[in-house]
Amino acid sequence: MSGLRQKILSTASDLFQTQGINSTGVDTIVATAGTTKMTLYKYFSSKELLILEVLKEGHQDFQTWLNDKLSANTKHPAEKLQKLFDYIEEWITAPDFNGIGFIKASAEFPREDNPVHKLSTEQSQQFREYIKQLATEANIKDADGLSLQLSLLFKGAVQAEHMQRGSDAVKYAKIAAKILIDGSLTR
Amino acid sequence: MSGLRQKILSTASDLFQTQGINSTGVDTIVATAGTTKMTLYKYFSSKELLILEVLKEGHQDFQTWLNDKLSANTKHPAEKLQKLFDYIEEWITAPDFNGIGFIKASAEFPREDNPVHKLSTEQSQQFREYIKQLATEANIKDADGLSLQLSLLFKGAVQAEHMQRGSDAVKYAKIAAKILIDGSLTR
DNA sequence: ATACATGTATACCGATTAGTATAATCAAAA
DNA sequence: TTTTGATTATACTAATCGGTATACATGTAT
Repeated sequence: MSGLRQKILSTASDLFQTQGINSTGVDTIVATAGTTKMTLYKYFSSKELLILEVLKEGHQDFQTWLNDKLSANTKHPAEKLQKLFDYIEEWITAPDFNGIGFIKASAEFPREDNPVHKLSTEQSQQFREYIKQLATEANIKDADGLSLQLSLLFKGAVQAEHMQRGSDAVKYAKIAAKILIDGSLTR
Repeated sequence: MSGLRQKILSTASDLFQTQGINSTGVDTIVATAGTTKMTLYKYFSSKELLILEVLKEGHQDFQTWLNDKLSANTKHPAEKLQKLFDYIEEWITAPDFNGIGFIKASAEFPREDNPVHKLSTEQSQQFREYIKQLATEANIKDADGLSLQLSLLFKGAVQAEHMQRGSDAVKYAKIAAKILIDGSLTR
């Protein structure tokens, strides 16, 4: 059974978010997860690899959840774009919101040649690409520009929410997004 | 002469930006600055205090530069708001752009009771307040909402630029800002 | 019962961390 | 010339870091 592997992953994810990645020691992770270092290093050969796995899982969870929500509740491409920030808000304001990994990770590992930094930028670009595809399917002319702008609003909102939980940031990001989308539709 | 104090400050600022705050040891700072630990601890009683001083100086430099630019080149309040992101772009795309301290610092020190985190959020709110004042003087109705939205774009752009230098992020943030501002003016 | 895999417990390693103690060096002011 | 203050050089501490080694306990399958 690999229930411990998952337990270590989620524990590390929590601690990374609340205490910071560099400030969270391996000893703290195993103590909180209720296991030992030997077991951790059986599943993850190094702390860096554990970080990468945490990032991957978190990003996949978010992307999957978002895509499922959009697929289930909208029909037309334009609808998806319009509802995008509704679900982003739902995700961010959820009580168990655990941050967006790649935003913080890129700050803690600024060097461009660092594997964690590289994965972070990769995930960031992937998310923007996802928005761009929605915009393209909605027949928006400057899908490239709009997707960049929406991803900026997203990053800013996550950052703001991280600085002060329960702020109105996401709410106003949603309003701004609607304005930008509507402007791009009629143009 | 306190030239060394300044040298330590600017060196630390550079290293914090390029290597990360937690990943930059005191020994590295003094070695790069060409001095010794004894001297550093004469001017800054702890590493945390040095971090706080670096943040304060960086924020003041940015705010002063921005305000001077706006005061020198615009007359009417509405003009200031319109040109805000022009100068933000100029600052961010400058070759010696050193990041915006409070964005990275809040990520590296996530705990709300941490002094560095507290100063970061304080500076973030102060910057937003500055924008809000510009909006208010420009007779914008929802100055509160617009200032929040513009600060989100700012944060997102800085984040994006940090992830990949030379991206078009700031350019498109500027365009989005103009749309949001114009929308608020005519409403 | 025996073999095997999984996990625990604990002690250890070398490296690095922030911060301090002490003594030597140097230049300018008296 | 002597005093004084600032800076350097070097060695040290106590704690923490990521990672490893070794021995032991456990349950399951053959």
